[in-house]
Amino acid sequence: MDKSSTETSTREHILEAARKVFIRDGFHGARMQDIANAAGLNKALLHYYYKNKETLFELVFNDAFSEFIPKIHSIFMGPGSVLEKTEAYLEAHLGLLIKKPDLPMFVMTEIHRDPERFFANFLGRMPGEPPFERFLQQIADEMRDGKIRTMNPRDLWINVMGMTIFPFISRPMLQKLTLMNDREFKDLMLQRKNSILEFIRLAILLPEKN
Amino acid sequence: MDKSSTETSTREHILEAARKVFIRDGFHGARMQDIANAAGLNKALLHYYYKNKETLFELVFNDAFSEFIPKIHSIFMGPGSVLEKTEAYLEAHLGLLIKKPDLPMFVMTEIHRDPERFFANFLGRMPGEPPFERFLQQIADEMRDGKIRTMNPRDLWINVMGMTIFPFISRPMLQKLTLMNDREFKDLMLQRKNSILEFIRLAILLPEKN
DNA sequence: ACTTTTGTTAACCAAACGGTTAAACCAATT
DNA sequence: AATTGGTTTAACCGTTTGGTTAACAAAAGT
Repeated sequence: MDKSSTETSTREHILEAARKVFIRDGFHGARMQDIANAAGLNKALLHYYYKNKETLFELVFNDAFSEFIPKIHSIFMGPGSVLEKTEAYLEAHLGLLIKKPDLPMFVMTEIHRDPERFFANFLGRMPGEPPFERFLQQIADEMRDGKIRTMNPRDLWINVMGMTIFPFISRPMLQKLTLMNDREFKDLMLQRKNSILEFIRLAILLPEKN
Repeated sequence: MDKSSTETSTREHILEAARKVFIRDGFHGARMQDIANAAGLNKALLHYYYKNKETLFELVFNDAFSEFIPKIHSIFMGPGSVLEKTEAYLEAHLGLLIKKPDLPMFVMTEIHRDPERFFANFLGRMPGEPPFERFLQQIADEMRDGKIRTMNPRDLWINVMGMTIFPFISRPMLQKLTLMNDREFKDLMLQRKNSILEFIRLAILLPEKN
């Protein structure tokens, strides 16, 4: 194994270990020693490859959005009706969350700790207009045109996100309350894609005028 | 001011300061010195009145449920249809959350950190059967009787909680995304009680058979 | 072969942290 | 006014934490 490959390998091992520990314990709960242990490496190596705890954290935090942001952007900036986009969002986001169920808690915790970082890293860098504004406008348009029931577009959007994301944030509570194991939780989430979509459809579609 | 009243006063000042700091920063982020500063008292007094950081935290954590639990219990164990109980829940919980918007993030963070504490403090002590099981059964019954649309009762319940609680957990993100200030957020939440109820009603009530 | 560069480690360091102590303070009792 | 006992404080202590250092190991270059 030559040098550059050991380098990248060790680098990545550290980043992976950091990801695991930061996502599990949060920035304040995470310990550099724990990350070193998780990687099976000496603690000094963390500082050899990365400046300090904050930079390591920042990489993990930004990575948490890397899969999500482009997907979301293409869905909402692309073509399709509100209901079609909602379905695509559910498919994409729920699929991602089932793969990485503890991402939302991590993200919310860290945005809560420092909202400015979130703003600086994602909203400042976003191409053009505020990301969801266009979609909210589309919702308003479809309401005006009688395609969907009239309500506050923001409310609709919060409902969709809440139903999608909340179970993952409250997972420990939910599993304790209903004595659900990880397998049962995953199954419940898998069937929710259709369940949520049907729920929304009924709540926003107007009865057909025959 | 006599002695016993200074005692309780100082005790409570400390607890209030601890509440503020723990809810803002979480257990791991909170510093005993910050609590002392917030109370305008010497740090040693925290240990004079309370054993250590953990006991102080535990009081704050348990208090976070003290208003919520009895309300919820009386609503769901009392009489009324699923829709009526849902309305009462929305009224009670949303009202509480508007008063204390940062409670959910605190509670979720700390349950995530130590799910066993939540289990030990609230589920172990609960009177009789698992708290939400009875309500889930009632939902199933009403579905069987054709009063509401058939779906997974757990899904319905997660949807209700998600729509209610999620905006408070994601508040910093939401406010950054939509450039909402605290006043606008509160107004949005105030109108959501009716909005969510209507949303649910449409999603679960069967069309009247005339 | 040997020199240089890169990777890895154990030992160490200063700051921050939760918690303790011993002395000072102060209101009530005598 | 002297004593008492709960209250408050500044100074201190041991441990943990993020981060550094100096020596060592292992490749890479010559």
